[in-house]
Amino acid sequence: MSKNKFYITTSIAYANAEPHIGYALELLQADVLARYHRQKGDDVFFLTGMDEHGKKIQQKAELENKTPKEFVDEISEKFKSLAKELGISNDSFIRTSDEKMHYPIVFDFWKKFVEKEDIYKNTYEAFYCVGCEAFINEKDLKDGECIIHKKAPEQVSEENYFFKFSKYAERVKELIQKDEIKIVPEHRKKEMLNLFESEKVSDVSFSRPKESVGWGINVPSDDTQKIYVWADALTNYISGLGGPTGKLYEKFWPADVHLVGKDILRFHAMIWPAMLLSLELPLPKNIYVHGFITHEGVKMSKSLGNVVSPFDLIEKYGKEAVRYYLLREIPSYQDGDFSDERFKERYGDLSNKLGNLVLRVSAIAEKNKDILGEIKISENDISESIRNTISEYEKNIESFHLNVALENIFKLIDVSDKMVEESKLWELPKKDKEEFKKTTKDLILSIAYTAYLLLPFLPDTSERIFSALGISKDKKDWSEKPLSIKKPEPLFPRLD
RNA sequence: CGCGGGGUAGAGGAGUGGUACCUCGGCGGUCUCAUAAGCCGCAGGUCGUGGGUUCGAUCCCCACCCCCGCAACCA
Repeated sequence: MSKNKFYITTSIAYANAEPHIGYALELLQADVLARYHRQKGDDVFFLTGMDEHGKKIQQKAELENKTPKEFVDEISEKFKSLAKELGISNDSFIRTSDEKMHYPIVFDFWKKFVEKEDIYKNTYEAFYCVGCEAFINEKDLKDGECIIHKKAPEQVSEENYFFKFSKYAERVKELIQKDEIKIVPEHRKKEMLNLFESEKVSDVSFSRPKESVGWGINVPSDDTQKIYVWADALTNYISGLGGPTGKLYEKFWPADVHLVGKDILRFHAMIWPAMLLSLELPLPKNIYVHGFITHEGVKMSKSLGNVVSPFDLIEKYGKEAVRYYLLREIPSYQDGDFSDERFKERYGDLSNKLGNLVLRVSAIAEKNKDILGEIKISENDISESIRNTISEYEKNIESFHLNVALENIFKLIDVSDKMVEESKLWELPKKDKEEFKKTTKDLILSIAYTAYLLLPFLPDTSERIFSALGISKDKKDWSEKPLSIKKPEPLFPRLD
């Protein structure tokens, strides 16, 4: 069997603030998919990174008396440590301020756009509201005044380079329609197709005057202009592979999955494919779109002061529990909610179900190891319930229903618990030694599969279960070595 | 305005033209291997509103009400 390759990316986080629990979710979802494919034996490349240019960062840095570079260096360290604390298995971390990795590819792409005559200079007329410190749409004006600041905006005209999105829009739409770029879930695809119907096929601004945005990559051969976010940030997916001439690119491009938040789908579904068409490069296969997390039903925002820090959560509950909550409780592609109360309820799955099962079965097995003698397990012996769990689980992971895949695993844990109960496993050593051996073996096999399926989600826990059973995570080894079961410390101590 | 999704037990979610289901929570019972965990059972819903199609609708059709998303550089 030839090895498949699997290239997955997260969106790159905008470096204007500390890591957010929503970004933790995106990292985790991507991590599960990456680990799942590695376990299947695929050749995986998992990229994440930071978007570090732009006006907001420039302003933030000024506020803190730092250069933009100093500022983003600090922030990106925090994002890196978040990935580390969450146990994210990314293979690389690209930063758009990386002059060696990223800049040359952006320049390169820009020049190609110019060669294809897909870039042109134009004057951009817009309303600028001093109160908002931003351009505002004509639609958002009421009686010619900004709704928020009740002031007439200034009419500003600005020179920008534009990218001929309109030239490619029809083709991109078709690709989305035919699922050649597959947008998951379906309703997001409909939203995008609908966007093409409206007047949104106009060309997009790809640069800003230097005075307007000073922190960014220069437009080649015009140092009065800086490259604007899309031409800069989206390019990370290829610069992160070392550009279109590198070995990694050759092996991994096109991306199998771009994982993005619903807020930036349109850029990934519209502008990015159009850029690739212009560059004559292959297109990503799938775009998975996740939702946002509310905090007790309320949108998290700095002004409300209800932002949940992923670091605090990890410190309080541990990495594995945080992974479990976010992946289980937040539907992969809808919005979800975080609450402390709910977190504690969910934690019960880990301590009372998973941890308890492993402990009770291994305790009985260890105590009666002379009756059990030398036992081995084999994947050929799997029961109907294990078989069903596996097929449901795989189906759900591959359709980006990660929360449901976790649910599948916990159903299997229930089955095991009932098996202990119904067989009265603890009485069997005295009553029926053969039955005891057989039931224990079945149970251990079921637990081994639980750990196996859990591996992409809770890698450390999975590891601890295997070590309690005395086997490796590699299924091929299972029938080779006899088990050596040792009662572990509780996997997830009660919270209280 | 438009396009899309949705309104099902206290909460969160499945579901089907014909006994309405799962998880969490609540209540009661039970075992004792285990982290006072587990297992069993109970309570609780006129399946948004009003019409229609049908022998029969939560499920199909129509109208309406409400919520949410997209439309807009909020992870």
